[in-house]
Amino acid sequence: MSDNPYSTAVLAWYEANARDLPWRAPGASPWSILVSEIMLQQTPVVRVLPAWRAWMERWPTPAHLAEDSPGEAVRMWNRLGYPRRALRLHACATAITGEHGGVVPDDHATLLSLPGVGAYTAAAVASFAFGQRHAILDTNVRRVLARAETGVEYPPKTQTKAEVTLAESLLPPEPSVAARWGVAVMELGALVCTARSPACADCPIAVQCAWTAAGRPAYSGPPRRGQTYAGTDRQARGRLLAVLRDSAEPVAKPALDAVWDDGVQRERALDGLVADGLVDPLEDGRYALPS
DNA sequence: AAGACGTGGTT
DNA sequence: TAACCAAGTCT
Repeated sequence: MSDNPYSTAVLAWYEANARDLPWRAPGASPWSILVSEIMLQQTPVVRVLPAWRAWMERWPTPAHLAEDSPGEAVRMWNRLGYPRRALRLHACATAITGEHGGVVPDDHATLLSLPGVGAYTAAAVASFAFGQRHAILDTNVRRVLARAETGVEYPPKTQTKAEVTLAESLLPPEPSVAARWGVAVMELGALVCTARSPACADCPIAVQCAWTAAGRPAYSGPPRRGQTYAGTDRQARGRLLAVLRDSAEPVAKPALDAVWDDGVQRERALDGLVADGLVDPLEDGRYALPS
């Protein structure tokens, strides 16, 4: 097996154009990289940056976070979105501290067993933190491969086995090179081969791109989007949780009732938050972040 | 396996 | 402006 036809161009492009992100610094700990990966799930880099810095300053190791309550993690998460990630990150810290000697595991399967760590994140940590050879297949890479290899503007809505096979086939044989390749393709997707208006003029592999060769045909598949946000249970949950996050003390029910008019939906959302462990119903009738 | 799950910026 | 998009995971 030899390096794929894009690797040299993509790697060179990355050397010259990579963003200077703190979790990519030479001394970045595996824990700091894991934190960044969880935060970056469905969340833009610019919003993660300040949150990551504050988080790492407060909890520099898994043991530090494990000593605090999950509720503090949720509070610190603030408005990053998908607050279950804060709970899972806290659970990661607890597992790493209690079952792995306080050290972030370097084994893909073990990483995968951690809460909130799926196929992508396990591969990313194993690759970026430990220099291992794993296929990195996030939304950026899927888009780059869809265009460069398959010749279509967007990848399928849900990840296919064919995409995994393709990504694995492109992996350079040398682990350190493969790890570099993984971030490089991601970065290419994030900065050049973007979803909306790709900067094909700046693309290092435009001459080898199947989509460009085909004249960049517009996406012709089914609509790619889901529901709107306003009025959903998700919005209601967000409102409810914000009340608890912004209060130093447990809050009484009326304070929650005040932020969402529809009573049926409000109760459903609150029940959901409790079921998810994001909200703790106290015996005195008040509500609090989990302790 | 389709859908739930936050939030905010951009087009 | 409504829709789309952002380093996914879990059920």
